[in-house]
Order: sequence, then C-alpha cells, then structure tokens
Amino acid sequence: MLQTSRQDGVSRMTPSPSCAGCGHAAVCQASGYDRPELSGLRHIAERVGPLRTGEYLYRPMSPFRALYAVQTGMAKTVAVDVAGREQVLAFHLPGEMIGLDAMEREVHDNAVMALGKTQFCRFPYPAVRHVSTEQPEVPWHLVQSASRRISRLQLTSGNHMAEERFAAFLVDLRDRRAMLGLPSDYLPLPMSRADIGNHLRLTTETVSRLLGRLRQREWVRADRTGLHILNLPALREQGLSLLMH
Amino acid sequence: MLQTSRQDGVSRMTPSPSCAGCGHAAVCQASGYDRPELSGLRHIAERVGPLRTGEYLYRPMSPFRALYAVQTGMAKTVAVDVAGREQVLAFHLPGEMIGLDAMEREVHDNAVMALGKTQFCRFPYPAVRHVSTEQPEVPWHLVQSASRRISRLQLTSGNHMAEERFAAFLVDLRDRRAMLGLPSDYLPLPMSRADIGNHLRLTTETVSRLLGRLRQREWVRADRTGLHILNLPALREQGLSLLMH
DNA sequence: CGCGGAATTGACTAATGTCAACGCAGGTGG
DNA sequence: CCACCTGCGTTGACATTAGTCAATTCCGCG
Repeated sequence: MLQTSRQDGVSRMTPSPSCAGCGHAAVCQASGYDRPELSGLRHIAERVGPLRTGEYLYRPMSPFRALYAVQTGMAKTVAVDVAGREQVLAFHLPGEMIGLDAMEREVHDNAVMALGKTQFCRFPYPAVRHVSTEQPEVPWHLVQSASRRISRLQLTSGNHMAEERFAAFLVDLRDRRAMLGLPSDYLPLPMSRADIGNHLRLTTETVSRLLGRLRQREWVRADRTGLHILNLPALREQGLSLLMH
Repeated sequence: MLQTSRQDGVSRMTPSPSCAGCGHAAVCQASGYDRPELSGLRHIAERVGPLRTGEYLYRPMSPFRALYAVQTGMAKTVAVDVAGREQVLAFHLPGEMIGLDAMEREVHDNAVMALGKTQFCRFPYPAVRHVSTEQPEVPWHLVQSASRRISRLQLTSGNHMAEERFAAFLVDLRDRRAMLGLPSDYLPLPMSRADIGNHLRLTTETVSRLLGRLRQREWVRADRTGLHILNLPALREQGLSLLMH
C-alpha cells in the first residue's frame, strides 16, 4: 500500500556528479544516450539511490519535477485506482525513461517502486527544458522514448490466453536484456509473483501454475529469484503476440 | 481484414490548404493547436479525406512519412499479430494525434481506419522537423500528445469486471467529447460492437448483454448508431477505474 | 419486399479466479 | 546454531465470469 511511510528515493540524491565515471556507459550507449547531440542530458543527470525493494522513487500526487531512468536494477510503475486496486503498468530495465506520462502535467498519477537494489538517473525538468534550447535533439529523444513506451503498452493490451501473455512477457524481458547487452539466458525476477500476475492480469496462482507447466516442458528452469531459459524458440512461438520492431 | 483492397486515404489528399478557413478551429483550440508557438504546425497541415467507413489512413508496414490528427469523424487504430488476430488499440476523436508510436521508426506497426465519414489533418514528418528548428515548442507539443496517449493506454490496461470497463469506456468517451465542446449527452458509436468488444477485450455478445443491462437500468438509451446517456453519475460510479487528471 | 450483415438472446462450456491447505526459505531471537 | 515464525510460492478443489455456439430478430439497402 502506498500509505506505508517508507523512505522516498529523492531524498537520497547525489548533488550532480553528471555521468563522468558512471560505470554504466554501456547501458547508456545501448539506449542511445551517448550521442553528442544529447550531451546536455548527460550533464544535468543526478544520481538517485541505491533504493531497496519496496522503496518509492515517487508516489501518486507527488509533484512532477523530473524525468528518471533506471541505471542499475529494476523498477515497476504502479497505478492505483479510486477503489485502491493496483495495476502494475510496467517493469523498467536499465536505460528506460520513467515519468513520461506526467510530462507537462503538475503531478504524477502513478508510483514507481524499486525492485531489488536499484539506482536511478534523475533529469530535473527545468534543466531538461534549458538544455533543449541548446540541443534541439533532446525533446526528440523524449518523443522517441515516449513512442517506444506506447508501443510497449500496446503489446500488453491485447486479449490472449494466459499462457501466451506469460510467454510473451518472458521473451520480451529477455529481448530487452539482450538489447542492453545484459546476460539474457538468465532472467532475474526481483518482483513478486503477485506483481507479474497483476501486470499480466492474472492471479499469483495462475502465474505459479503457468511456471509449473513451463518447468514441466523443460522450457525454463526457475526458482523464486529468477529463471533460466532452456528453450527460447518454443517460448517465442508460444508468445507470438510479440511482433515488435 | 487488412488485405481487402480498399482505397487508402493518402491518395485523396488536398495539396496544402493549410488551416485557413478550415471550419474546425474550435477543435484545434480545444486541443491546444492554436497557440502561436505552434503556428508552423498549422501551416504545414494538409487535409486528407473525407474517408468513409472501412477506408484506411495507413496500414501496417506502410512507411512512416507523417503524423495525422482526426479533423472530423472518428477513427480506430488496430494492431494485427502474427496469428492475424486484431486488437483495437484506440478510438480517435477530433484533434487527437495519430501515428506517434511510429515516430523515429521506418514503418507503421498498426493500421488506422476511418469509422464513418472522417477527415484528417496530415503533418508531413520532414516538414514537422523543419518547423521545429524555428519553433522549438513543436516537439514539446508532440511529447505532450504522446504523454496523453500513454496515460490513456494505461487506463485500459487494468484488470476489471466487464461492466466496469464498459462503463469507463463510455464515460471516457463522453468526457473527451465534452472537452472538445462536442455534444456529450449523446455519443455516436460509428464502430461496430465487435470493435468495442475487441477494444475492451470482450466479445460482441458480452457487449450486447452489457448494453442490455444498462438499458434495463435506464442509465442509457441506445440503438446501433449511438447512445444517449441518461444517468451519468451512475455510469461514472460504475466505471470508477477512471481516475484521469 | 426480401436479402444479408449486424445485433440480440439463450444454453452451455471453458478459462481463470477464489478459497484453502501446505511447504519452503530466509530471518530473528533465544 | 537451531528452532520457530512469517511471508511467499505452490498445489488442489470448487466457483464464477466471460466465451462459444446456435437460433432469432432487426434494419439498411438493393
């Protein structure tokens, strides 16, 4: 529940180390942040965290002051409706821009929570606007991030059997990791089964049963912290709703 | 099916009348296109259509060359997966930007189809980039459009009872029409029940039954072409998953 | 006036959710 | 260092929602 008084991430913020010596240059490169036309973005980046499981980067109704990107670890975006039901909208891997849905708005609608030890880059919005006057590619980079986010959301909005959705979820996660140059035959799953289920519109029980079936077919080897992919083609075939790029 | 050889919209295009005397200034104003910092966008706008029901504005795999906005009428965006199953991702009202998910990409993933007699504004992408050099607010306007699109997609990605989703759908449609200054106690529904159902992850039969129930409770009066809202508060209560702005 | 696609309605089915019991693992404190 | 405790995951039995299939009606259009 969002009311718990866990520490919010923004208070634990390094003033402005910029990207010099960040040590995660590979991810930035894979995500396209290293282009010279975006150097301004790198210079205004602040580092947030590390946050630990359950800590919030921001919460619903908190003022929109910055965009974020995951640097290391994983995070989830969660919407909460008036009845208090939560909906996990996305899991974020390193390099993915967070908070785009609040742009040009006063406050965030959603919460973002760390899953496992997670660090973020923070891009203060006024500074983003400022560097854009010098570097006109900056807003186009955001447009592209938003565009990708739209495509990703469209992927999960289809109506498919539970098994397809689950397989597609795993393959998508794998492909995104591969794209970032991260090991992709093993997927860490720092989120709970409940989170996965919620995201896919399934119950934890169903997720558990699906995992059981995949294990039985020897397509994956899984424990509670992660999952080895043993038969990627089969998984991909199963989740054919993945028509991405 | 996308293979039918209906005429594609882009061939029926007025060279470049710009927005002078367009007659839909009210919609543009409501959607924020009339700001002086965006005058360049208005000047590059071409008019497409009118297209009639079932005609495509563009199809999957067609090259991305322009953004569009509905001018009058309604349109739907449809994704098709490798198995040929279609997913209606959105219904577009006048003023809504279309094609953002293909930005900075080579081709469109989705199809956009007119629902009833529909006109579009076309913003050729190279011209958009060009005016942006003069008017730096242009890309920010796109960011904002994309941001809104993300919020809207997030709305439909929740797991809720069929009745909630349906009520929320109707109320959302009503609110968007109201925002545009269109009559909002009556909702034209130029799409088929199948389209509505597909969008909401329901079958036509279920949509029909839900409509029946709403009629019985005297919350709406509906025929196949549209629907009068008789009890908006009740509908809104039913679809409380709508927490927008 | 009748044809044909779309919508509606009903009977039955299947997928997934709900509820409940159990087990495993990690963490804490004796 | 072990034992218990607690939370998460797994598994099974049953319930419920929405889907499927089929028959019927409605309505626009030739």
